Amino acid sequence: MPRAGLTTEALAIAGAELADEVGFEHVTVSALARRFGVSVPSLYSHLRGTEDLHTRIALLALEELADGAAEALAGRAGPDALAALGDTYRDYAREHPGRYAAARHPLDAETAAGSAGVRHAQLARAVLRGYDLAEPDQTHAVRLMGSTFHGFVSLELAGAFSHSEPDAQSSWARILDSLDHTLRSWA
Amino acid sequence: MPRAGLTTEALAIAGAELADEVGFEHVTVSALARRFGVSVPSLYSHLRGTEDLHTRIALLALEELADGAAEALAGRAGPDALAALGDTYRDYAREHPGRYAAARHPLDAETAAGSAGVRHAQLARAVLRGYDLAEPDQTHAVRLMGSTFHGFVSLELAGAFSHSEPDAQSSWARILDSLDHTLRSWA
DNA sequence: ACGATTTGCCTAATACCTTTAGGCAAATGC
DNA sequence: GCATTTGCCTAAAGGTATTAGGCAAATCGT
Repeated sequence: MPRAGLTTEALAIAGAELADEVGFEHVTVSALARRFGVSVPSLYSHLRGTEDLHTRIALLALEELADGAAEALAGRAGPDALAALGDTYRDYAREHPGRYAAARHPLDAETAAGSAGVRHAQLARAVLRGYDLAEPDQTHAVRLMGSTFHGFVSLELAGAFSHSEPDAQSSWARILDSLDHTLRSWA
Repeated sequence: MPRAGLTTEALAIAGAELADEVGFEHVTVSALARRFGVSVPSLYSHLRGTEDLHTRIALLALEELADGAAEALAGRAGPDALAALGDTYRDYAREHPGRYAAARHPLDAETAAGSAGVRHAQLARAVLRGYDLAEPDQTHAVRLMGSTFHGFVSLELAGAFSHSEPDAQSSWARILDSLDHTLRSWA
């Protein structure tokens, strides 16, 4: 028989696609093997197991998200940068719900330290350059931003804003605006 | 043999305890049967299956959370009420991480409509009575509050603030404060 | 080009979780 | 005290995860 050409990287990418189709929690070694038309144990040459697969998808999503954020922030400052960062997360979550869920997968300390999570923190601080905040307020502000973005996006993804007026977009715009005000008048 | 005295309610409660011990995603019909010292199929007289179990734990957690919030809000208004509501969520999540995760379990529209989720929305609006907001701003504000609370709590639970200074508590206080300012000067 | 080595994917086997079907015995009701 | 209901059981089938061990395809040295 011809070989399928599996690699760890290809499995992580296919896993990410699968996550967007069926949800991150339903990404299984079995489903991935089916997708490649190979037997389940074949994947174990490339992956240590389910947890390893999930972690690799998480790392992939974090990278994509950080790349997108970095591009969105280039040449922007202040409220523009704030909205660009928020929109990056929100749009990514809506286009790639499974990958967004993967990005929230808990990583052990060592893995997290080597992940693109670090760049996310740097990008958040880059946005705050437009707001002139000293420590420890800068850290508080990073956490506020992260909480607001992640909170809104995950509630929206869960459908919390679906069947009610006004639409989520208008709340999002209003929230970005109030976040900008908060950061400008942090004192 | 004597009977174990299983009931749907008892299973949901034990499931909630199990969730806090091992994580909501690891709550399984098998583990629950072990906990009661009965065979796995015995639970199927009381539960339709795993999804049903998860849903019942979610409903239980939503009730507890709404009860706690209602009690915390009694006799409070303005910033006090805001902080009381936020603290209710945060404290519950730290004391009962599995149940908090359960409360985030997606429910179908019908189940959600009959759940304590409805009371949560009412309680959020009750807090906003202290801030004099008309629609649609009130809805935007409910969503901002929900996003901020849920975002912070879930990031904290995931350990996002663990190994860095300053501690999560000081950021939380700062965030509640800025949320209060935002709501007071919503225009 | 060809044999030796590496490597990729396979089958077999074990273990656990889920769910359905059907049975016996304990509780309940007359 | 007997009949009915009901609670928990065993049996069985299907899916996922993981390990062990084998064969064949790709790769490499000569």
